[in-house]
Amino acid sequence: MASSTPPPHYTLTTSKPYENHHFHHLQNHHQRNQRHNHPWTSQKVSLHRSSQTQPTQNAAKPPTPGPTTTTTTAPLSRNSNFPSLSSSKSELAADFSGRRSTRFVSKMHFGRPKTASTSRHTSTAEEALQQAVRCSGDDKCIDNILRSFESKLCGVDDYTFLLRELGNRREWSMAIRCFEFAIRREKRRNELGKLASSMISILGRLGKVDLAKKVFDDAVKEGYGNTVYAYSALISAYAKSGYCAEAIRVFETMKDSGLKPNLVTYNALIDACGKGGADFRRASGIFDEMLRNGVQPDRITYNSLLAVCSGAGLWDTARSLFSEMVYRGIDQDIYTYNTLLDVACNGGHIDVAFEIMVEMTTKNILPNEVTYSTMIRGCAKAGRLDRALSLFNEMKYVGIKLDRVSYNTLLGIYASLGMFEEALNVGKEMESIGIKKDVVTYNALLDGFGKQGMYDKVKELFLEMKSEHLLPNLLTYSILISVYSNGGLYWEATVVYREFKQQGLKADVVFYSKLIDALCKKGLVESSALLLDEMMKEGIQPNVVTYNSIINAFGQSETTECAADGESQIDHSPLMVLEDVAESKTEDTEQDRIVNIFEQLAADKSCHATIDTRGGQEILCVLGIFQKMHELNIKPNVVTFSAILNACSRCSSFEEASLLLEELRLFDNQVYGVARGLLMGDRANVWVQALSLFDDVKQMDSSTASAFYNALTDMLWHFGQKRGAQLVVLEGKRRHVWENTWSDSCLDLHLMSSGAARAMVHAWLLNIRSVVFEGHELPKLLSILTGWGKHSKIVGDGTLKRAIEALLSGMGAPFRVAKCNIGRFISTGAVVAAWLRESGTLKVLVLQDDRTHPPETMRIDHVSNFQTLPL
DNA sequence: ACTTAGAGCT
Repeated sequence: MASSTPPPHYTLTTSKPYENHHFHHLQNHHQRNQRHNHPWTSQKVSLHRSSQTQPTQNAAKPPTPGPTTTTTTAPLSRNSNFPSLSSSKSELAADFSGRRSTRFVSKMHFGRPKTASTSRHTSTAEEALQQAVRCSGDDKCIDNILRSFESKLCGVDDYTFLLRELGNRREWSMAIRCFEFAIRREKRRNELGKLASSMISILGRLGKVDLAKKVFDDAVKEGYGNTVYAYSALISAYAKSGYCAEAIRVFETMKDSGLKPNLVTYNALIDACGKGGADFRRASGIFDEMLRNGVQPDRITYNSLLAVCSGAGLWDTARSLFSEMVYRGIDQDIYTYNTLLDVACNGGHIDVAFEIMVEMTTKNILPNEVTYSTMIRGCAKAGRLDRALSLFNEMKYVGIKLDRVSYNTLLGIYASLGMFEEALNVGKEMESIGIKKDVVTYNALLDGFGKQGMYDKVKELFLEMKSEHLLPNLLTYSILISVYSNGGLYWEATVVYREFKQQGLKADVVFYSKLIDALCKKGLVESSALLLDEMMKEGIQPNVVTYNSIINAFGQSETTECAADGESQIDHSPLMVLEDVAESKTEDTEQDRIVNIFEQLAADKSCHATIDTRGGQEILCVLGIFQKMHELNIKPNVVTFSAILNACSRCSSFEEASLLLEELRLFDNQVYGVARGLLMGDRANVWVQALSLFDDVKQMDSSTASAFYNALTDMLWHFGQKRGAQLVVLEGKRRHVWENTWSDSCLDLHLMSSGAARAMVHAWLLNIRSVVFEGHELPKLLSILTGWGKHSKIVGDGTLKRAIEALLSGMGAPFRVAKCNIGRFISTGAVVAAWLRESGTLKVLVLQDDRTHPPETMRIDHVSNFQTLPL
């Protein structure tokens, strides 16, 4: 059976110093190659419209802080030798700054077998511990126990043992009492220092970073806290709570006070970058610094760097790091592999992930429950439920016990798919083996039921979790509020929001983004703008996800918001509303503004004005959003590009679309070049760049990639570039962007946008036609699947089906809706073959570009200006 | 005495 705690693999680093020169040579070579493969990446223009003085490829990067990372002449500088790791390739990934819910959950020291050399406590300490855990909840009790054992407890080792074990049992307040008891009885500074750094570490693991800081400050004040151990522990404590900036500040303070950071300090700091969602360059800079200071990285250093890649979605960087590790002779361990798998899965490279899993097994690093739940999540994310489930079976088969996370992962998959019976059964199974449902379990259920609009079930579950004495967390409230907003149940949303505030919880960027997205999806752009403003007032920086949601809202407003107080607002363009809000007088600071927004929505719900008063002004609102993104230096990602392309598809005029495309140009010249080239019918010249762009997109996870193809095709189709649309779709098919969509008997369109699907239908029928004309027989039954619309990223219910229905009947294609499945069009092979043989059929199948929007017109309008701008 | 992996946003 695979052990969850394999024996440590000691690093060989120190005994295998590598050759710097060789190493550098390799990296430079590597870098040059990458540049060569991506000629366009060096043409990126500045993100700042005003400053065209910085046309370098780094202009789009946020400035890297600190003197250590900017000008590096040191021989080992990662900055000058590793830019290929972070900057040349995955521009499309940008910073998702993704965070994990586990970031506050500390991994305790449970089950870590203490080796004989490390267990220096006495059996008296164990006895004291037994008594202490028995009086859980009564803090004073620990004092009595300690007093009764005092004479027999043997020095600091016994006390640190007690602290650690109390920490493992989450008894932080008992641990603090124990700590205070111990320091009162200790005089030696060194021993006091041990107690303090242990205590800081324990509080850090429990997410009690403020308490950790207090212990640290007191220890410094009393003269025993100024040690590298205490500092490292504090840095780690901030890391575990996701406070990267704080961790770095502590690090600076440490250096100022004359202490020399050691390997552990640097490792903790790099870890802070990963957990705090920092740029890879930040971590990379720290790595440089440690090398410059003669501290050799070890396995944990690399594992932590890999974790940074995981957060930033840098699959290629992760691979390079892994090779670098091998090159330096640093052994990999289960952490290395699990983290690498995480990056692979996040990037949608599920097949590579399976290969890696085999590789680790051959190296005798056996997959554990973490490996499996990582892989399972990856499969589910890639839409491969079958593989996910077979991994669960495999897990049972090889004797790895499912733990809390594994169960929650499985339950979450079912819940997210609306398979509630299965989800609830998983819940029962986990409880049957003694794992109680926790907040994560309930969050998954609430989200799943909520997404299906089962509000009664949501209410019931929320009550149930409270009756189980589970404390709802930020995510719970975020889910509930978004679910209710999505359903238009603003009154319920208000109630939940009030409760959330009452609990003293503070919203974060994910909370706001989710809510903004919910409102955007309902076409409530103005309310979203209010929320955006509110979050910034709260000091929470919106990120690219936040902005993508707002861009997505462009042109999607189905209902116009009513003016709140009947008067002036009707005349306001959304842009003006944005400005108004920014300067708004805060008369009622007492009232929560989010509550205001909800109450307004709840009151307005009944009065849907059907006339869209925005007209062409909405474009100004969206342009304003882009302006803000530039100002805040928020890097767009591939989702942003898809959103812009989709917005173009919703434009009624070419001119509007040109304004949006101009924004695309300012963001990314490569994507712009391809989109514009294809739109102009300039396929011959732009196709090489298009292929290179598609290579980059393929790095993304499958749904992100297909969304991009969908968006690009839709835009081309919308503006009559149907052959270009078809070319893109076929390229997507060739690259398996939409899974297996195509056979002689069946065309599955359910993951495609309507433009992509239509272009695909033409291509498929042409293909079938050539089968017929080659003299082969068609399958008995032919079917075209459109699904129900719920999988599609941009198409609402039934839109795809209607589009295909219209297309087929327009062509006179003899397909009919299947009786048993309204998402399927069917026909018999014989009937279709007869139709394909008709003389007029070929003409309707071959796509022609629609010249209602001749490219000439466009060249006059805007495009000529684009070309004269300096790049 | 201090350090590393899996469950939340488009």
